[in-house]
Amino acid sequence: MFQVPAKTQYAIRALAHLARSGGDSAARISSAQNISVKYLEGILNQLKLSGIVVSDRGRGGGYRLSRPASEILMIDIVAAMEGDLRPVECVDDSTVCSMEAFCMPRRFWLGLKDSVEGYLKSVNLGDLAEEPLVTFCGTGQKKEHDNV
Amino acid sequence: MFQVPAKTQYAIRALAHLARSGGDSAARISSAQNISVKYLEGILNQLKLSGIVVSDRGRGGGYRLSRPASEILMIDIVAAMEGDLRPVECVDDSTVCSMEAFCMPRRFWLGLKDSVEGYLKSVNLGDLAEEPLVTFCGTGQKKEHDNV
DNA sequence: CCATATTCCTACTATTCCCATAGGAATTTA
DNA sequence: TAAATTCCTATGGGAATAGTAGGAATATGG
Repeated sequence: MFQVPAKTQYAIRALAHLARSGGDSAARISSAQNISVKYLEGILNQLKLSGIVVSDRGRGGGYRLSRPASEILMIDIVAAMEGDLRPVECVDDSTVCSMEAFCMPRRFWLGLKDSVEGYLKSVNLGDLAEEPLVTFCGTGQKKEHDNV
Repeated sequence: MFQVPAKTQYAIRALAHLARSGGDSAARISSAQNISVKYLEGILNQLKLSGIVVSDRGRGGGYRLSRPASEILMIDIVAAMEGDLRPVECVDDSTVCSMEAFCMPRRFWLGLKDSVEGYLKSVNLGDLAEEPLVTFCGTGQKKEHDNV
């Protein structure tokens, strides 16, 4: 389990960029962060639907955070990109299995979920964005893009 | 991130079965746990290569745990099936990125990794196997198999 | 010694998910 | 009205996942 998808990593970098710049267009985020423009557009749109960013269309438009970076928890970002954390189906759908309460595997997975959620709630975007260095590190990118 | 693959869930169920039965053949584990026989064979072989189970070939053979269930940590099982935990590339390969020490995203992912590893080290197979009910729950299985 | 039960090995396939790419429509502003 | 921008939909290649299939190698019990 548990490779973080490129999409989520891009989202975090794009949001850190917005936190530091105060707002920017997809094209400029793309070239600053070395992420394919078209792919990034979809990511930003997804973040918008989740209420994490707001956008202005047309010339001079772009994206901004919808609230202070310190109020955006890392778990909000992960949830926006990937939906709720669910290591196995039955953790949030008890109808999958009739044994709910007494099922030890389920309790085990539930504990794992709690552990991860706890961590992701303990860090916010401001923590990441205030650092002097927010690099390309940790993207899983294999090659350079043209960002055209 | 972080759906647990069926393979890992099967491995855990198979091992819990072995812990409770004291040893069994792939065919019997398969029918008891409702896992496709041929697929299970591959899983058990992988667990053998990692030293978690031992096997006896030929008639009357089968698989057994290589050590007491209480000495098999859940992280051993996960590592056997999926390799080391690595949410993003750079967490264990600092050459991916030149910023290592000061890269905030990297520190963030590293913290997540520690959190998950800590949990997986805190639970052992005995904890799961000693429970009265170890069911099919949490497999992501969509349909029944024939287990022929 | 031989039928049978078992692990072990290799190759194949179907499906799903991931990571984009592509083209253009809609919108806003200078 | 041209340019910059978001927004929408469709397509495709590659990798991983989940499983199938067939049979070789090995050991045991009768």
